[in-house]
Amino acid sequence: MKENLQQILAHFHIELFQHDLIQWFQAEKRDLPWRKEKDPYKIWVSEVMLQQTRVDTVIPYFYQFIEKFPTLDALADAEEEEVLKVWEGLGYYSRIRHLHAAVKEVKEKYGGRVPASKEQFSSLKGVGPYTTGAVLSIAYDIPEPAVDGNVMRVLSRIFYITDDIAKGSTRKKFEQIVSHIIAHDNPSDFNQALMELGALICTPKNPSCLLCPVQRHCRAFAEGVEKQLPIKTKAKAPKHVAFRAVVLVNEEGRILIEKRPSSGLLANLWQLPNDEHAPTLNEQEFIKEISERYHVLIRSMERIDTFEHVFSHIVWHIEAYKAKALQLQIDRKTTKWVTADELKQYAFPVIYQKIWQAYE
DNA sequence: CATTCGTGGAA
DNA sequence: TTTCCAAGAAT
Repeated sequence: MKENLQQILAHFHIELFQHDLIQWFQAEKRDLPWRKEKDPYKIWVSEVMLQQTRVDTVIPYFYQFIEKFPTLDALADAEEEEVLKVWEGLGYYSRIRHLHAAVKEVKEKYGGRVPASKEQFSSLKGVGPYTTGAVLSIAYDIPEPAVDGNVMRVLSRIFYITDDIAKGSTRKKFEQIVSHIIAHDNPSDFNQALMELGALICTPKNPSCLLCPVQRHCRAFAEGVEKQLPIKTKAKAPKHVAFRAVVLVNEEGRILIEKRPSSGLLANLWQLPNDEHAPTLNEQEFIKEISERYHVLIRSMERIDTFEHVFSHIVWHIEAYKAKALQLQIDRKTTKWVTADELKQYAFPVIYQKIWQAYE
């Protein structure tokens, strides 16, 4: 914990480690779609998608996204509604809202070219310490550390570091280490190799140390403590919230949808009418709440199913209903009556997709 | 520094 | 089934 960089790196063979690591990476790296070319825009998109998201999940989204927005300018010129729809189901939606804003700024201020300056790139929305290092090193071969969860796990074991990687301050320690051991002649492969090693060999639970290309550099393996690292405190238990939602159908067979607020959970996505902000005790109160909030006259209502949806920090328990209603007011700013076909062009959270499917 | 932000897959 | 988590950033 208190040991300094000199002590951590004592007896560590930097050049040999770089060689072993990069040699392995070049031979064993996965053939991923964002590794086909060095377009800074595509590298950037992939890095944003990969934040807290598995490679297998990202791959189809990446293809779909690049097909729809092949260039930075194409994304900058797109409507947010269209951009959100392509991101639908991927989660952490502030990522795409920030990326969209950042790309617009790059188009305006830098002529559409992703800045290779650490100062300029890291100042863009949604671009933090990791993404800065990842894009600058992979796309521009600039020797900046790109410290993610993989890198902290791998280096915790290599150097037998027992700091809690759940704490924000710990990342800086690893960035210092990487700054001193990064291969200046190939920072792109070096950074990617650390992450690839974490994904394929130096895994969280049962690391494949016998197959590890840098086993001879690893202090944790030498001490037989690789499974006890890294140190990471548990996340607190999520809070449970229960409410109701309803598929409201008017006389024309149109369905009522509502745009969520521009900040907070699932920002700017669409949803079905619900009492999330004023949970009701019984069905009568629910009918009253929905009638007043959405300006409709409920003619009949019936529960169709119950759902549970788990977020990182919240668990939603939703009772889903279907109802026939008289439309007492035309569309407002945040609500629309749409046909089942039109519904498909709006971005919905997964939980509301499930409810819609249950209704159909 | 702690909390808020999704989702689906693996152990 | 439960737990943990996956190439983090903003607040």
